[in-house]
Amino acid sequence: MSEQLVFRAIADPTRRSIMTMLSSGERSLNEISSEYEMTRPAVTKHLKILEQGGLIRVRSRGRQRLHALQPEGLKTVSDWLSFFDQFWDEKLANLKQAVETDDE
Amino acid sequence: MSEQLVFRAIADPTRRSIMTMLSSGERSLNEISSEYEMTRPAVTKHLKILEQGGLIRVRSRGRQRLHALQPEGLKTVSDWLSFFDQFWDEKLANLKQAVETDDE
DNA sequence: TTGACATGAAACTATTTGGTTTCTTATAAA
DNA sequence: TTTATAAGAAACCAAATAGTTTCATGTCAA
Repeated sequence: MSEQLVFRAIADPTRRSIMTMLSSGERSLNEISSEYEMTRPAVTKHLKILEQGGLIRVRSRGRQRLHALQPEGLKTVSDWLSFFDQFWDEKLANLKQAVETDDE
Repeated sequence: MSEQLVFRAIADPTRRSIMTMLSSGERSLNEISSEYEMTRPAVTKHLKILEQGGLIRVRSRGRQRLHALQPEGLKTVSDWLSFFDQFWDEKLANLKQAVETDDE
């Protein structure tokens, strides 16, 4: 799973919205697309990109396709982000405070 | 600073690379663009998008434009990510372990 | 003050992206 | 075994993206 596929997947607001929706449980394509203004095929494309990014997994149940959040896929983003923690003043301050609190 | 501008900014590998480069200190446009195959105007466009996303700040020094990382801009991403922590098995396991350790 | 240097700006291009419509296929239910 | 439902697939389109080339502007230095 290339890093780029994940960043690409989360770059679109509709896809981030779908991820939020799926956080409350798996849903069929129809259930998902009914929540958006766009057509079903458009949502299908978003789901494909989310799947390619490893952020959802898909299974078939009868004629339905059920989509579930796969939050482990976000580890790539989390790792990338954490590199910058050391340059982030607020985080540094928090860390400093935590260390000082630890010393008391 | 809209959330979308940040996610857009980090969606491109060149821009993420520039952020990494700037983590070791501010740099002029020439210093940055000399590290990439693409032309200087192309890099300028990437820098503009990073600036719009609040991920870098730019200042002038003489005829130079110095670009510095502004990692606070990543807070948006960090916040968005942290929502999904609760659904992330590994994190959940860590939390569980931490709670259990706390109980001892 | 002339020339070199660092950057900005504009116009253009190819590709990708996000969307549509139309048609087909697979499965469930009457 | 029809009929309705759920989804896939393909062809198409407009706009955004990532890049280019060319030219203009501002600033430093000889």
